[in-house]
Amino acid sequence: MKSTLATVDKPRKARPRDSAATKAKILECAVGEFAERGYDGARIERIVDAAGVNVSLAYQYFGSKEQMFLAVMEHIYGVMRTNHRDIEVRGLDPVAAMERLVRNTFRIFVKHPEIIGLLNSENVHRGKHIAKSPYIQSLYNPLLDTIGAVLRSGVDKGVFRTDCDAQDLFISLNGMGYFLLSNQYTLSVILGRNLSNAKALKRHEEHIVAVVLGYLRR
Amino acid sequence: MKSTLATVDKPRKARPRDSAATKAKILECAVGEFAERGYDGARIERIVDAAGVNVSLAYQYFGSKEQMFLAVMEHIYGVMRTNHRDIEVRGLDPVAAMERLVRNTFRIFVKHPEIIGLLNSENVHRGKHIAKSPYIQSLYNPLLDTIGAVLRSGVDKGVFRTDCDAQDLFISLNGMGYFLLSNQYTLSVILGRNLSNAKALKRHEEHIVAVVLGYLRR
Amino acid sequence: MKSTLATVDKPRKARPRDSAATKAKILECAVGEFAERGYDGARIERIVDAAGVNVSLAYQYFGSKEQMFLAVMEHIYGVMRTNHRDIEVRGLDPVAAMERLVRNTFRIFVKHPEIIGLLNSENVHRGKHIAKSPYIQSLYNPLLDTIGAVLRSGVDKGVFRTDCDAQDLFISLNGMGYFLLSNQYTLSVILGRNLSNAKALKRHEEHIVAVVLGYLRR
Amino acid sequence: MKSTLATVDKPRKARPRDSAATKAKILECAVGEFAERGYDGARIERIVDAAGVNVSLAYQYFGSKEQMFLAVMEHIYGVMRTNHRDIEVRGLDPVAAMERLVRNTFRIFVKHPEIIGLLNSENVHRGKHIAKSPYIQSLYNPLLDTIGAVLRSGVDKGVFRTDCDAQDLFISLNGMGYFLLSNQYTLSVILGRNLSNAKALKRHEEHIVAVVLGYLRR
DNA sequence: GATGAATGAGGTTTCATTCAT
DNA sequence: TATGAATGAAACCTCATTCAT
Repeated sequence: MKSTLATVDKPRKARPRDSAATKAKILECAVGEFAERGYDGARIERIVDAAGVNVSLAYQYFGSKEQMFLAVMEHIYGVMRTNHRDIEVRGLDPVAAMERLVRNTFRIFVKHPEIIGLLNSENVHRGKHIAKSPYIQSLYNPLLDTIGAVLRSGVDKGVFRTDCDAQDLFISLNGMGYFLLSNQYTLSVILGRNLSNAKALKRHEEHIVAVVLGYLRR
Repeated sequence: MKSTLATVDKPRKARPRDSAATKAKILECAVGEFAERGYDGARIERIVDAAGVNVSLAYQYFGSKEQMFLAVMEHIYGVMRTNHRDIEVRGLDPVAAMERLVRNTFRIFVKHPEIIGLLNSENVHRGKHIAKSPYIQSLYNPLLDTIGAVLRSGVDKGVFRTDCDAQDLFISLNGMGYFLLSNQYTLSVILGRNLSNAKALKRHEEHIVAVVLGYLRR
Repeated sequence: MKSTLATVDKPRKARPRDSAATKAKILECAVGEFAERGYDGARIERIVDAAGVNVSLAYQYFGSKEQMFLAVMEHIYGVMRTNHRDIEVRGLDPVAAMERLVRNTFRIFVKHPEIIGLLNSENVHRGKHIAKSPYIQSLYNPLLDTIGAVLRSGVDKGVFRTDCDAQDLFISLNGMGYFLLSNQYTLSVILGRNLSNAKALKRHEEHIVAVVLGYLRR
Repeated sequence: MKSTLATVDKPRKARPRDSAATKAKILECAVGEFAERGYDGARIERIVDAAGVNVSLAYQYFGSKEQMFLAVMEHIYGVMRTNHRDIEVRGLDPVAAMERLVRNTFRIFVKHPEIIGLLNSENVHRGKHIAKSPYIQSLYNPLLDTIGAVLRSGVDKGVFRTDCDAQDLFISLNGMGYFLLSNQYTLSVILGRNLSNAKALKRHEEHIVAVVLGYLRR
C-alpha cells in the first residue's frame, strides 16, 4: 500500500503545522469514512489514521463525532450547491437545456459518490443531524430554480407539457439517478448484473434523459 | 431470597412455549429495529426487549446479529416478492396495466416502509450481508416479468414507444418512488415541506404515473 | 495481601452466580475507592478489579460512575443513620448520656473512616450528587433527636446551661471529631505529630468530651 | 490566510509582558480552580482560560499540574500564616483575648473560602502534595503560639481551667469552624436549612465563642 | 425452551503535556 | 515572553456474545 519508490526515510511527521490544512485533511477523510460506512459504522480512529493525525486533534477541531458528521454534511451540502449552481443552461433551447440539466444532475452523483452514502446515512437517522445545522437549513437549492426556469421556458415556447411542477420533477429526476447509485448493491442482485461500471452508468444516464424528455414533450 | 418452597413450576409469564411463535415475534421486532436504525444502529437488546424475551434466546434462534439481519433481509425480500407477484394486470389494456403497475409498485413502499430502511442499510454495507444469502441470490423478481410483459403488450398494440428496456424502467420506476420515501428527511429540508403525509404521497404517486405514461406514449 | 496459606490452586472464577452478592461486593469496593480517592480520583477499573468482576457488569448494575457514587452515598448515609440510631442513652443521667453521645459520635467516624472521605468528596462537589437522591434527602438524622432529648433532660434537671441549641451542638460536636480525621494529613504537618494512631484518637475523644461537658455545665 | 504585509509586530493584546504579573494571575486562577474542584477535578485549561493565557505558558511557569498545585498550597499556607499572625490579642484580658482569637480564626475561613477547598482536596490525597514542600513543612503556625499564650495567661489569672492543652484547643477551635464551611452542602441536607448565608455564619461564630469560653471558664 | 449472570473487545472522549515557532 | 499545533495515555462506557442453570 505504501509507496514502494521511497528510497530514503522520509520523516513521517512532515505535515507542516498548518491547522487549516490539517483540519481540511481530517474533514476530507471524515467525508470518506462517513460516506462509506454511515454514521454508526464510521470509526473516528479510521478517520484520523487516514488523515495521519492524532485522535485528540480531531476532537480539538470538531468536538465530537456528531459535530464532525455535521461538518461533513455541511461540506457536502456546499459541494452539492456549488455543483447545482454550476449547471449552466443559459442560451440553450428548452429541450437542450433540460437534457443538460438531467445529465449534469446525474453526473454530480457519479462524480461525488460520497453524497449518496452521506444522504443515505442521514436519512436512516431521520435527518436528526442536519436538523441541528442552521447553515444547511438556510441553504436554498439552486437546482430547483434552474428546473423551474427551464420548465417555464419550455412551456412558453410550446415544447413542454404544461402540467409539470418543478418540485415534482426535482424529486423524480434526482430519484432516478440516486436510486441506481444508492441501491446498486441490492439492484445488482436482483438484476444479475453490475451497475457501477462506466457502461451501465452511461446507459442509465441516457435512459433518464429519455424518460424526462419523453415525459415533457407535447 | 429465592423461594425454597417452590415444588412446582409456576409459569411466570403468559407467553406460551411456542418456539415458532417466539421466533416469529423476535424476527418481527428485528425487522422494525433494523429498518429504523440500520444494521450498525440496531441494538439486540432493543429487539429482545420489544419481543419480550431474553437475549440468549435470540442467540439460540439466530446465532448472531449478522445472521439475524440476514433473516430479516430474507424475510423482507419475501415480502417484496409476494407483493410484486400480487400485482395483477391481466385483462387490462397496456396503459391501464402500466398505471396499475406503477401505482402498486409505489404503494408497496408506502405500505412496507421497513423495506426502505433495510435496503438503505444493506446498500450502505455494499450488499455484504445479502451476498451471504443463497436464498436471496436465487430470488427472481416477478416485477421485472410484469414490466416486461406490459411493455411488450403496449409496443405490440402500438401505444408504447419501442425503445424502452424493462430493466431500465424497473430502475426508474422504483427509483422515483423509493427516493421520495428514503430521502424524505433531507428532501424536507431542501423543499421546505413535509413529504410523509398522505397528501404528499398521493401527489407523488400521480406524478410518477404521469412521468411513466408520458414517457411511454407514442 | 492474598492468603498465604493456600496450597492448592483455587479457581479464580469461584464466585457463584449470585447477583445480589456480586452487586454488594462491587458496592463495597466502590465505597473504598470513592472514599480513598474522591469522586474524581476514583477509577472504575480499580473498583471492579478489587471486586473481581468485569467492568461491564458494574455498568449493568449501576449504570454509570455517577450512579455508582450515588449508591455509595446512599449506603453510607444508611450506615450513619443506623449508627446514630444505635446510640443508646436511655436510663443515663444527662451528663453520662451526653458523654456517651459524644464518644459514640466520634467513634462512628473512627470506625467508618469511609464516611470522612465520602462526605469530603461530596462537599467538594457542592452536594451535587446527593441532591439527586430523594432517599438521602428524605433521611432524618436520629442523632439530632438524641442530642435534643439529652439537652432538654439536662436543662430540666438543672445540670446543663439553658442556651444551647441542638443543631448548633450537632455541628460543633461532629466538627471537632470530623476535623481531626478529615484533616489529619494537613494537621500532622502543622502540629508535627501523627494524629491517626490509637493514642491520639483516644486523647482527642477525651478532649471533645471535656469541651462539650465543660461548655454545658452550669 | 496569514497577513503577508505585516512588517511590524502589532501587540494583539493589552496584557503587558510582565512575567511576574502573568505568573501571579495564573496562580490566582489556579487557587480558584483547585479550591472549587479539588486537585482531580481541576482543569488546567480552565485555569489558563480564566487567566487569559496560553496553556504552554502555564507549563513554562509551573512545570506540571502537580507543581502548580504545590504553588497554590504554598500560597494558601502563606495566607493562613499571615492571617494567623495578624490576630492581635495583646493588651486584652484572657477572656476577651480568647474571644477575639476564636472569632478571628473562624473569620479567616469565611474570608478565604479557598482554604477549605484546598485543604479538603489535599487531605483526600493524604497530604501527598504538601509532603513534597519543604517550605510548607517548615512553616510554624503562629496561631498555636497565640493560643498557648492566651491559655497560659488565663490560667495564671485564675480565669481558665488548667487542664486545657493548646494543640487540643487548636484542633477543636478550627474544627468547629471548618466543619460548618467544608461540610455545608451535606449539612444543609441533614439540617434542612442553608448554612452559608451571613446570618447562619454569624450565629455559628457566636456559638463557637460560647463553646470555647464556656469550656474554659472555671 | 428459556433465563439471568457475566465477559471482552472496542468505541468515544478527555486531558495533561510537549513540540515548533 | 508567548502562542497554537499536536500528541499519548487513559478514562468512561457500550454492546455483541457466552456461560451456567
